[in-house]
Amino acid sequence: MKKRETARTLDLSTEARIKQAARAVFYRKGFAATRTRDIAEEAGINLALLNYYFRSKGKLFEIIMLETLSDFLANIRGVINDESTSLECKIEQIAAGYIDLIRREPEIPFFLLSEIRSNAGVFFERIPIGKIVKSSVFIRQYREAAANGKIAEPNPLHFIMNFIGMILFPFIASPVLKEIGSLDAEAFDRLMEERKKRIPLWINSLMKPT
Amino acid sequence: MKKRETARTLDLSTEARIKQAARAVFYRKGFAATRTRDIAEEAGINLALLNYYFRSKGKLFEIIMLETLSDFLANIRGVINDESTSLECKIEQIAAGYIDLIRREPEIPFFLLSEIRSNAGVFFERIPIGKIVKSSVFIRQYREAAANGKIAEPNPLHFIMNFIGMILFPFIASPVLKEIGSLDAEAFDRLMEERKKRIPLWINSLMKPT
DNA sequence: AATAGATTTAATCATTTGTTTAAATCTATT
DNA sequence: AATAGATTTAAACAAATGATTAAATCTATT
Repeated sequence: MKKRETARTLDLSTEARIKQAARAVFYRKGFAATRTRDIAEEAGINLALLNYYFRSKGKLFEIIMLETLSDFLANIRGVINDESTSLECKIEQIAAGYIDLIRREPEIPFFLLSEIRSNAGVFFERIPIGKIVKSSVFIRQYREAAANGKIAEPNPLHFIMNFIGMILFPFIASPVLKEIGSLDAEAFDRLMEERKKRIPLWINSLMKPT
Repeated sequence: MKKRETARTLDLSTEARIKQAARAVFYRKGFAATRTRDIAEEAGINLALLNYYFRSKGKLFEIIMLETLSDFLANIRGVINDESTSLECKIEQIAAGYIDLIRREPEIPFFLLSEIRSNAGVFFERIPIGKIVKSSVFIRQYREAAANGKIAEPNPLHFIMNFIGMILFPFIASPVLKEIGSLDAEAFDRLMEERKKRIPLWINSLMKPT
């Protein structure tokens, strides 16, 4: 039952191919709609190998989900607690960092939201996203700026909805937006690249007191 | 096989209960993750009745989807082609109209995006959303305003991403936002109510040329 | 009340799908 | 080359799930 600890195993060829295929299919179809046979086919492996290497569909999914979340959170954790950067700077870093990350894997935002939605309880027990955000330097700086009259909107939640929404919504709604704009994947990607620079500008003008 | 055309049938009690239950479950879990037995249980009916009234899970889903889309589009079609209202007025109407609609059924945006994503081809053949938007009075007015220097951003797609994103994203990401803000359903709803007024203001300041 | 047709139920069917098993094949070590 | 253990395969199992069937029950009409 145990995997052998040899060169053949260490190069992870089969195991890695299964994970890669699982990631692609889970991202595209979500947990409920993907069949283990989909993953096996995408990976070009015998169906039984999935269970040989990962025990079950659920275990494999959990691994993919944790890795995905880890990448996703790693990106933000460093930025939002940096005492040495200003609010404006953080906004630029977050917009650019997230858009770059997601451009490489455009299905991640929808995937994460979809699975969080069907399993919110378990999720927030493991990843205390509320604590992380509320106790961040970023939020402290936001409140200070609002108190000093530099920002009109006192509720950081409205700000988060607008800011993160501007970043994520285009990816979440990409099929509709591509249809509306008659965009192919490349043209869409160019638009997202543009937004890296423009979102901070828009956010800036939107937050300023009139 | 045919349903009887009598008082008992016309009050639609059983058929309507199945549809209502199907709507609730499909909205919550999506097509792939809902089992016909879920719907039967939610409706308090025998499983066979679902097929008696609607032939199949797929047919029932299609009905729910068409009704949902119809409500969703009805809301916007009238507004965006009204020659008698200004761009600013349309923005206010769309924000208020959509937020009110979605507050009553907060799962609709995610549901629609989720199912469009897994079936984009079929979807856009039936509902030419691209045509509807591109040929709308709204887009014409937007282009005019951009040409006259009243609006800084010339690409209406960026505008749509920002505007519709501000409206829909909070609902799409509501589990995360509730967690971050420690909000119960009622507090979340109050925030959405606030946004009806504020989104037009934000959009206004964001679009203005500097 | 009797009848015909609509509605409902319990049981079953057939397929899909996650998982397991037992045998075959491959690989490193002796 | 022989062996032991890791990897892979084909086949099958068991549970879940969409759908159907045949009988029972209800309802309107006569």
